Amino acid sequence: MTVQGLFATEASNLGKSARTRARLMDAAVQLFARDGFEATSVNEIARQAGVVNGTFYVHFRDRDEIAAAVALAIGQNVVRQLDEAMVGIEDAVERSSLATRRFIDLAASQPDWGAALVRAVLTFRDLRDSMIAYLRADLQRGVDQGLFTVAIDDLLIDTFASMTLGALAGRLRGDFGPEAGARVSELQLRMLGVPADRAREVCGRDVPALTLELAPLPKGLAKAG
Amino acid sequence: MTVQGLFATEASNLGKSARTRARLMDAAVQLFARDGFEATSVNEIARQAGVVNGTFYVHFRDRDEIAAAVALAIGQNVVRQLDEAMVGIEDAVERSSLATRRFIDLAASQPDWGAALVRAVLTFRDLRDSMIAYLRADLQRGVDQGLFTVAIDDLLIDTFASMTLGALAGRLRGDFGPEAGARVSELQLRMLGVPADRAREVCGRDVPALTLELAPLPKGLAKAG
DNA sequence: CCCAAATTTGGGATATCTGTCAATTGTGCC
DNA sequence: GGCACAATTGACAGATATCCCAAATTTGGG
Repeated sequence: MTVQGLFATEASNLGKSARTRARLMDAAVQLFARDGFEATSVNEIARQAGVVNGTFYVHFRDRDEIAAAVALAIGQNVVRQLDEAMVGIEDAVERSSLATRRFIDLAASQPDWGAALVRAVLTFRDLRDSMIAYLRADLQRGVDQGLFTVAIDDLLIDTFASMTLGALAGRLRGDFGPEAGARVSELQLRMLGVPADRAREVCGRDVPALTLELAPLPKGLAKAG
Repeated sequence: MTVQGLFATEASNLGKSARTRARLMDAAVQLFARDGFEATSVNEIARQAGVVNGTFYVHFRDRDEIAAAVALAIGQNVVRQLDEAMVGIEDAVERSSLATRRFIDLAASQPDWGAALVRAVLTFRDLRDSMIAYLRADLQRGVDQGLFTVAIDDLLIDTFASMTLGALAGRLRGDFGPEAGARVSELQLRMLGVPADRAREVCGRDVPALTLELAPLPKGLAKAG
């Protein structure tokens, strides 16, 4: 596996069309992350992917379509991995802390994906809404368990998400180090009404970091180009 | 005063060059707010300002220069008005609540300016840093007064700012109503360690709203076109 | 009121972008 | 190995962008 992106790696054992599509998506991720959606042209995506302009239009109708495809894929993969990593954890305080910390570490493990995700969440309402829905259950659980003493509504959830995204953005800018996830998670717990010493204790524990990978490949293949 | 923007209003009694420049800046604010910096062309700014393309380049070297000018002016004006509205308030809890609530209400009172401000803070590091510096003093004051029980560092301040900006963005999207400022301020105070009942009490009080206006004009002029 | 200086205009040279299509090349199935 | 079909190429038309500049217009001090 060379420096190719995650999509291309995943598609490396598929047909040519899928591989080209994956390279276009990897190129789009990089450029979206660096320049934003609006500033990225179809031409540039094609050039970065090493194909000619016309090829792009075989795979995507226009820039919006590839943007949606990329945003959806990133969002789904991050949520899926987070979900898998949290099965069996019942305590809402633990879940909240794990979700925030792993989300940040996961997205920061692939800066291009992380930056594209931040931009996508700010740009695409659908993506934001779907990721926010994921949060609601955990926060409500904390209220049901009597651990959070705050009303769970859209504003609370949105604010919680803003804190997480802000810390992720700071990490991607290089302003914060790996401790950012634990720190912001502690602040979130305090906000929710968890006693300060419990918040500190939970966030002081190490969590094993995840690294971003796509849905696992079929069997024992996954050879490199 | 017609529907002209704030810059043009301010410049209405100045020379022609200043007025044209102001109209370009108003146009840029509107377009940046609607489409973002990257997606806005110089052509479009000039058209929206009612001048011909070439005129733009008399006043600004390129799009980045007008973006910086607009971001700086918006930031300075918002900070100046906030500052003026808080003289004489000593209690850090009150100051924190007032700052958040007035910031949000102020920026929401002129949605174009608000949206441009949100985008600018996310785009221009200088602007973010200067607005964040403004926060630090108030948060540190709260620690000194024994009211906040959290360490004041870059991450805390950045997180506090993310919460405020997130709530502002939600208001501009129409997701939240005028109560958003008070709600998020209460969450911030809880995060900082203010007891929940005191946070609720402070944020339950009404604050007189400010409306955005630029530095006052010289004397009794300010005629409308 | 007049004129020099300041300002704006309109259009042009050049570059890039989008989206399409006929022609070419490559793939994989039989 | 060869063939039918899928995928890619490269070029192009039309739109729009940037940046520049000589000519025309407007401004404001004398």
